Amino acid sequence: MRPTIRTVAAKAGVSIATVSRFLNGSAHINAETEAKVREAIADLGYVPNASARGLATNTTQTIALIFPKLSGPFFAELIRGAETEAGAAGYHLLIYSIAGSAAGDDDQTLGLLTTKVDGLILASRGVQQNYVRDLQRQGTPIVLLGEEPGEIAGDSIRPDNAGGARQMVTHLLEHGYRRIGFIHGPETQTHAQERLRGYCDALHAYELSCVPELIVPGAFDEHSGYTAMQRLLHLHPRPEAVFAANDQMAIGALTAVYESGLRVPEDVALVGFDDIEPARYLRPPLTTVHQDMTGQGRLAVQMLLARIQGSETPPETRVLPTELVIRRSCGCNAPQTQSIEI
Amino acid sequence: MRPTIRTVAAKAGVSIATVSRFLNGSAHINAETEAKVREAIADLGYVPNASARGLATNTTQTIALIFPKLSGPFFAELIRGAETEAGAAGYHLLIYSIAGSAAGDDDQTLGLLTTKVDGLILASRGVQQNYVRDLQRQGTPIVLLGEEPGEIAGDSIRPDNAGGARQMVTHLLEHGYRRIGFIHGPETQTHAQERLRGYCDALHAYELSCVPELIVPGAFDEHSGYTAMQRLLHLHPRPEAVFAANDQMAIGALTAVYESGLRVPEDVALVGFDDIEPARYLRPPLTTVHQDMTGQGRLAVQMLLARIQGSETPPETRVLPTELVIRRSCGCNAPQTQSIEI
DNA sequence: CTGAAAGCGCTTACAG
DNA sequence: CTGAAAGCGCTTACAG
Repeated sequence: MRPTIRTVAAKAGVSIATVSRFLNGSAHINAETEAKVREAIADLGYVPNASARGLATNTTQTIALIFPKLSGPFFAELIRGAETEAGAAGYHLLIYSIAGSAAGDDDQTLGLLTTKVDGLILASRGVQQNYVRDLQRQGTPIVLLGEEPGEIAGDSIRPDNAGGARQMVTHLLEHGYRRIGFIHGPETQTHAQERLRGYCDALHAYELSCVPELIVPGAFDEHSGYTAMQRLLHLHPRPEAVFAANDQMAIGALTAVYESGLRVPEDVALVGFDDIEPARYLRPPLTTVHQDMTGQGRLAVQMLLARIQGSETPPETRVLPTELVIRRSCGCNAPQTQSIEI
Repeated sequence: MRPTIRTVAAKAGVSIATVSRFLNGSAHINAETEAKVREAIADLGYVPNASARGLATNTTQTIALIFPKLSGPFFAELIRGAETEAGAAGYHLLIYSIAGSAAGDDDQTLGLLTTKVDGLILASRGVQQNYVRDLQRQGTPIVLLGEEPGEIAGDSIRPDNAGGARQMVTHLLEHGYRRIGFIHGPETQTHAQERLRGYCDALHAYELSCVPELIVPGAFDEHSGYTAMQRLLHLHPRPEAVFAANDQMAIGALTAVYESGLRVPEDVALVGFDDIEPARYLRPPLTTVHQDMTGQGRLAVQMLLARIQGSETPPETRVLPTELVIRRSCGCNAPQTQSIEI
């Protein structure tokens, strides 16, 4: 049997209130009694029961990270960042992935989950809006990751999609490319929209216009990047450079270029967005826009904890800067070797 | 205020015991009363409090996955597998990463964590052995992932390292290579040891011996693979093929080959182990041994849940098969294009 | 089939 | 500085 606070109190010859105070440092304790309590705890290997504590304090010291089931491997970084930050604050991290479309079953376990946590980081839109509103009304803090707040009034975090895209396209323009294709993401996703906007903004700044012919749809996956690139390569004249709205599509696009017998970047430059792990291993290594997922995870936890600790400032949305990562697929002469961490 | 079981009972005009029975399906309820309860719950948007339930039942419906802080991105797959399987069984997943070496601080939050879960999957050796034994004595089920049970008598899961390595080296031998180098992992890691064993076994089966000159140490990271390969390339005669004990080292090794002006596989074949995501994007795409991390995560959860549900069969260690993934770095003429999911 | 009541292991006013 | 006691929201024998 696990020892309880009563076992400890008995062994130390004090009341359970004293043990509790020692545990929480919630009141001064006579040095002698403290020593006895400390010893009893150590002897028994006592660990307080989280459920009992949770029930008494209406607090769990854990937060949840909800993400879509089909999220790319770079959610790993998000998790890592969140876990690190939560751990540092003495919180635990519960993760939960939801199917997205057909809620239903999810909804129930998700409901149960929310009573296990003090707050949620929502990195998925798969959650029913009204459900989220319910939670908020009940006072559960929520921060949205990579999504517009929309109807939900709450803190949110997203990368600077438009800014990153603008920077990328400006870089291509500086290379001298003028006919630049864009492989778009799903129209419904804010990320995709914003990246398209950045693309157009950059062109406009050069007094170029954003022509529909050069903008082809994609679905943020490898295969759609492949077919999109095939379409672009059939244009006359061919684009000098192509900007894929994410790296996965850029990978597919790269294959399409090779299969057509052309070379990157000599015949077409090709760049992406996200800086997923494989990007640097491609041939040529992919020039792309880095998003700091770990940083997003950490920041989300920080913002959430502030709310949990009672912050009442108005909802805030933080836009995290992105970073241009120049490799070789844009035509730059970046270091040839695959990078080695020394 | 969140509704409690009392609110529901009052609204439905029944006792809290009846509501509880409805919630748990633990007894037959008159159809009429059931309808009233169901309605009250829906109206109020009632969700049972996990802490209270946990305290009453000494159960949490959540399990923990503990992994090393510095784990590669392929722990993402492990998490994914575990989450899927846990979710399907109505369990939640708590994740926790530990620094490994200097326990201390970790130990405390880890202790608290264990009272939040019904069982643990340990994918890290960073946890103090005696601590784990304590948990086991107290009846907390544990399954070890990727580690030998050692002193801890418990279920465990690991990939067939020796078998996978043997298969890989046999493949190289079938190519006709006879002088095959091995880049070893850290001596202390079972995985590394077993892969070395597989390498030697395969050679022995061809009546070749496992010569120390051809076995160079590495640390499972890119840089050590790089330097190890440099050493191997300076041997006379040069190895015809090199087997790196993991893909990360193979990536470093590949760079070393390029820098020396040689080609893979024409001048040296090069293969790895793990099949991490970048492997297929390398030039040439890396032949390697695939480990099913998702499968390991799922199986771990299955085994753990069986224990939680009271299974008392003797501790079992399951060895998961690996799979040879032939790409081009071994000299095979696998499909040239980067693979596309259609 | 249903209810009253005890109990799970904590925390925290309330007294002293 | 310390203790006795109430209460957090559930579950589950025990009666009926």
